[in-house]
Amino acid sequence: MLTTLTALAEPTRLRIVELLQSSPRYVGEIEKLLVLSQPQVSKHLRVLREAGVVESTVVAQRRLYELRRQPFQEMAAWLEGYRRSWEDHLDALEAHLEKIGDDQ
Amino acid sequence: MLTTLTALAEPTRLRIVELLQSSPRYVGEIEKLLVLSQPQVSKHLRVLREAGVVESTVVAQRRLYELRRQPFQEMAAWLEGYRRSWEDHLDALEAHLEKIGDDQ
DNA sequence: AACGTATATACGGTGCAAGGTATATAAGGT
DNA sequence: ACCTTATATACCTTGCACCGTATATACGTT
Repeated sequence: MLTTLTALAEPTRLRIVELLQSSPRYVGEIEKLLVLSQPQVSKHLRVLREAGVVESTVVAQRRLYELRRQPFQEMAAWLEGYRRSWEDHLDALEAHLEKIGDDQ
Repeated sequence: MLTTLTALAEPTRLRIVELLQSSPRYVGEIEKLLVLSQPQVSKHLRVLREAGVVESTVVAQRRLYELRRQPFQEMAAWLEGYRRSWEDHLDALEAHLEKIGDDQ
């Protein structure tokens, strides 16, 4: 979780990820669409790749980058735990209120 | 989204958040349970508070910190967009395969 | 083989975020 | 009033992450 969060918690990288949501892109495309320097793009993609957020496939001398599902699924699952705990607390609250109601 | 991610993308803060998932806690409790210095806890809580991840209520000379739902709901909604785009791509692939099937 | 294109990496510089120590603030207890 | 407890903040230091520039690598084209 931490690695994924760290990878996404950087403005430029988040922009890259948001771009890749619509479709896979080559490094040069990302560079031009987001107006970044080429090394900047490569380095951010490296971080994203090492965090498992993206993967690349070689196409001639270019590399096509796309998102991996796993980290997003994991984040969703992680959040699910928080959603559930609130639900539980609400359930407990409701139960409590009901009990109070019974007493009156 | 970025502010939430930035707030969570720090090991100690993530630990604090995970601790607060189970129940609200006072600063001193966090300090002892996670074996941190008191200023460290206060400063991380400040970041979390300013990012809207936690909120505090004053109880005598102590402060009770608890998670806010909003950022987690927002993250879940954000992830939903990614889930949907993969679904859509899969749908497109299925449609394509079906079409191929029709042609044969 | 030579050149151009696409991408990765190495290296140096810089700013910012995190930690530690000391201190301020505020509320309780005696 | 005084002392203790609880938390926040100020100040300083340090490490690390990001940026820019230069260069390496690899593939394609002629």
